[in-house]
Amino acid sequence: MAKRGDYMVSSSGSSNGAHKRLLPDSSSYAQEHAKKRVHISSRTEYTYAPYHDGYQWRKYGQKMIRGNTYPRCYYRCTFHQDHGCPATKHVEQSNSQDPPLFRVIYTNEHTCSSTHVSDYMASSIHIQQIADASLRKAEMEIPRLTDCVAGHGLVKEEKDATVSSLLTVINGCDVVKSDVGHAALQEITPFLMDRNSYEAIPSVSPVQLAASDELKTDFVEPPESHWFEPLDLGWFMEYTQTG
DNA sequence: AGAATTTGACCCTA
DNA sequence: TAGGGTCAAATTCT
Repeated sequence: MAKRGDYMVSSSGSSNGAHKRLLPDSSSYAQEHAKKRVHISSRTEYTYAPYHDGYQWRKYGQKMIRGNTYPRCYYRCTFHQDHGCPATKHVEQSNSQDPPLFRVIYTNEHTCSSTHVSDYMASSIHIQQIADASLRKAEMEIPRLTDCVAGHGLVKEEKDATVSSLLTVINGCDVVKSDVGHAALQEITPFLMDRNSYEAIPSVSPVQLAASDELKTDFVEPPESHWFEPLDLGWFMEYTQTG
């Protein structure tokens, strides 16, 4: 990585002249880019909690991608500078459901001795609770929808299809479904009731979903699209507090 | 004040 | 040449 001292000042093309851009020496810059093209590994995951994957990330860019409804956010490992950790990830919202599902593309493995905690049980329980909350919320919304369109035929099949779609997602989650898991869930629930304590939960792994087209098309797109901040789990906190 | 994020320009690849 | 990925100054947050 070129250091600040390696850069030359050049005009950015901006008309006000106040915005100068530092450009690297061209040869070192080309070498750096050549290195970046060699990706060690890459994988895609779908998750409701794109930020809470046990690692610390720093956002370094955001961009609207052609054809996408939502922007793509670029993150790299917090220890990129300190330890030269090459891990990066791109996060983009893949639908406008509530909760929204995010597509996360991980590139390169962590080489830092980062903060990842493999507390699988805690992660799974947490994910299970999010999934359960999602389903219960959907089940509450559906009768309301039925009332709205009474006489206009929101038929049982549509309700079933919606629930089926949610179950497809939830069943795709690599979560704890045992009684043990639920018992442990009871124990951590008080923590989840407090937003500040929630932030202190050490590790939440991504929900492991098949990155298939079937999964994506199984969602029913609502008429309006809303973009959710990847960190926003407000809906979940509200739900756990009210019911 | 230092850390983190936002933003818009630049560079590279296809 | 368009689009995606990255950089770094400016801005916001803690």
